[in-house]
Amino acid sequence: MRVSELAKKANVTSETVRHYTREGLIVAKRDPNNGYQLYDGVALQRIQFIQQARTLGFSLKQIDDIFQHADSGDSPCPMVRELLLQKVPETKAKIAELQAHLNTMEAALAVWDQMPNGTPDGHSICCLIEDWNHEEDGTTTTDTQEP
Amino acid sequence: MRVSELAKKANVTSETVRHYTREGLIVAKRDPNNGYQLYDGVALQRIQFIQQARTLGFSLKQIDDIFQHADSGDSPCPMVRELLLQKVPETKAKIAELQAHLNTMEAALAVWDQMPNGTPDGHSICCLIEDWNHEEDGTTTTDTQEP
DNA sequence: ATTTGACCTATGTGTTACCCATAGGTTTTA
DNA sequence: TAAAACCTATGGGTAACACATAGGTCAAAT
Repeated sequence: MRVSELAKKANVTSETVRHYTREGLIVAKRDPNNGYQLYDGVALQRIQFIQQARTLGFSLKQIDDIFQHADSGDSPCPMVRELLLQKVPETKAKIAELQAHLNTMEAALAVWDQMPNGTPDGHSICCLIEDWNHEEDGTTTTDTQEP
Repeated sequence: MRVSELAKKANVTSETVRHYTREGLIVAKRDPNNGYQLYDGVALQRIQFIQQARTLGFSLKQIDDIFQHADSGDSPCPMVRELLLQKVPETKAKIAELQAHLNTMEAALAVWDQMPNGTPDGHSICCLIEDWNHEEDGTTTTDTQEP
């Protein structure tokens, strides 16, 4: 099959197919008549694998490494396992970070909602972001800027 | 102060300072003698604001918009509030996504741990990623590839 | 006085995983 | 047979910097 057919089956864009081909993640034969790229079922499987792995946060580079491993006859499983073991704490850290930001934002919005008229005065809430994390003295800052 | 002094005070790299300057997020005067960039306390405040906002997931573009607003005399607060209101559900979605991936990965690793010898056979676990989300028939795939 | 080291400048490239535009050849359909 | 739909390769854009290059400037040490 050609680019767009493969793309449709894999539910990605033709550009993505071409990109993966350029990067060597999938391989194509060439139609000797017109130079078109020709793919087989293996390419489709690979794309699906790539999509799965991508949603888990693997980079194309890592996925490529997995393929290299597999193509050279070694079982890629231990490698995948290692990558997963790496990725789990990374993911946990990201979640914790996002959760912290979420808490900050919701707290900020909650404070905002408690304001008398919803349009806070120039100081108490307006500088939401900057006032949030660093305890400073109560003096007004220099003069400019007050987002 | 010059680039590196500002960078040190704001705890960012000089490159970051230059980047923000190039993008117009902070402004500098020029030393007429040598053309060096000269910053004041406002620049420092802005960088700190930028860092805060960045950790909340705001893009430099959005931050720039906030500054534009502030510089043109309008209170940026309503804008910040709107941005926060946008960002909260986005962040929640991201957390949910990451959590799902985490669950997938931990489930995969758990299955792996239950394997007799830790080195699974070619099929049951090896294709961890690809087998995970799509229920397929049990037939072996074409022939190549088995990550 | 000069050299060294630390600092500054502008410019350009690399990163990630694609998307989009261009210009032109091919195949399918009306 | 001509338009519509597809293909090709190439080059540029995205976000937020990091890094390298080549060269000018400044403070202190020799």
